[in-house]
Amino acid sequence: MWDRFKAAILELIKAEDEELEELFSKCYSQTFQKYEPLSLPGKIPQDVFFIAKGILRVIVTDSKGTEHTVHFATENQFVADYSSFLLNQPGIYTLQALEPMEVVVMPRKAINWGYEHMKEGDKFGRKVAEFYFVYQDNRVKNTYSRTAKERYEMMESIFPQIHQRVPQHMIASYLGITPVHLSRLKKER
Amino acid sequence: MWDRFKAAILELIKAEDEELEELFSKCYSQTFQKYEPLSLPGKIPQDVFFIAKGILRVIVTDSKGTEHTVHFATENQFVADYSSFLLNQPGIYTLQALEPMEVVVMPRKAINWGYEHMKEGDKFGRKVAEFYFVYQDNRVKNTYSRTAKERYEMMESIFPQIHQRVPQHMIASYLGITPVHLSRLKKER
DNA sequence: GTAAAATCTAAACAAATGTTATCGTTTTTA
DNA sequence: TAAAAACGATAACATTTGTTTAGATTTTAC
Repeated sequence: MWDRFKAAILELIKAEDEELEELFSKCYSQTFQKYEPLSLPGKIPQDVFFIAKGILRVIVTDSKGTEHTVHFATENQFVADYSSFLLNQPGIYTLQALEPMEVVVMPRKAINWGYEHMKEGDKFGRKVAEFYFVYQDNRVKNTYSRTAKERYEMMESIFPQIHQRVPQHMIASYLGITPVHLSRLKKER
Repeated sequence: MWDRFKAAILELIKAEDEELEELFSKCYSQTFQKYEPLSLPGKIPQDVFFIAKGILRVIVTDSKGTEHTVHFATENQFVADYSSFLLNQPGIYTLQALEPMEVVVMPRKAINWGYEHMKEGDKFGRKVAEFYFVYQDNRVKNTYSRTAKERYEMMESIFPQIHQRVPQHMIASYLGITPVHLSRLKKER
């Protein structure tokens, strides 16, 4: 688990073993049960998670109380209610485990320590932010330029195991359509 | 113009005057006519723009040739086909001036120079990427949790001058609806 | 292991949104 | 300045998508 965490960091920046050991000493591992929340709206997020095992979804709840699946995250990814984390504001998302999970928790203090003391600390933050900007920008682009059906087919080709790990109504929610409608789209293909 | 550019940078990081002068010597100003493109799809973007005057829209063209307005950008903002710029890949957006524009052009070389030589260069890149991640994340969240009508009303309250500067059909495109539908929504309010 | 809950498909119907066409007005262009 | 083009509102109609309900199957919980 810590090896994979280390490898994920070293894919983005160069870092000395001493730097990483100091950083790791400020992080810790944690497990979550199925359906347990890693982060809740209203609370200022204090942690970024690295997923060693399991899958979660990010949920936003609208003014009518309807839940929308905004995002899925799985092994070897960093995830958080990152906007609120950055702005130091009350969270807007629920991070919900969809399987039993094992994660590395990076508390805010560890991250700030990295920015201040690691040679490429800011570069790490830049790379993570750039990565997620590219990801979000791509999503915005796709919602404009592709139909729900096309996005469903993309999703299947990029992440074929999704059906084994996530119920279909959550996929429909992620696509911004109703479960009934997704069922129809699958049929007509 | 260069003063505003400087102020925009200093809002994000601390920087010495000498650093900024060297950086500025690698940038240049440019004007664009109404409807002129600042960036075109297919070409690898080499520049980030700082808008001193004017307004532009970012357009994506889908497989049927329909244009979708993805974004508006105006005075004191940084703008680019940033995903493609970061990935060094052929652009996916058209950046189109909607008024005569004055911009500061930051070529890739200037930006890389900043990352390598300015004390807070990576921090600047981190702040810009974080800012745009927050912006995009907020948009993704809103498309899930708010109706087109609600997003239209938000837009009006945040940027009331939009109607004076942008034709309504582009606003409809930005909202992901047809001009006819937007006209209906306005009526029923 | 069994009852309860969750899940997916399907059909009928309702509501939301898109399409096309027209008209009057404003803006652009020659 | 006059003709052409762009723009926005509106109406009629078509299409897409959502809602509700039911039933069969699978998963979960006690």
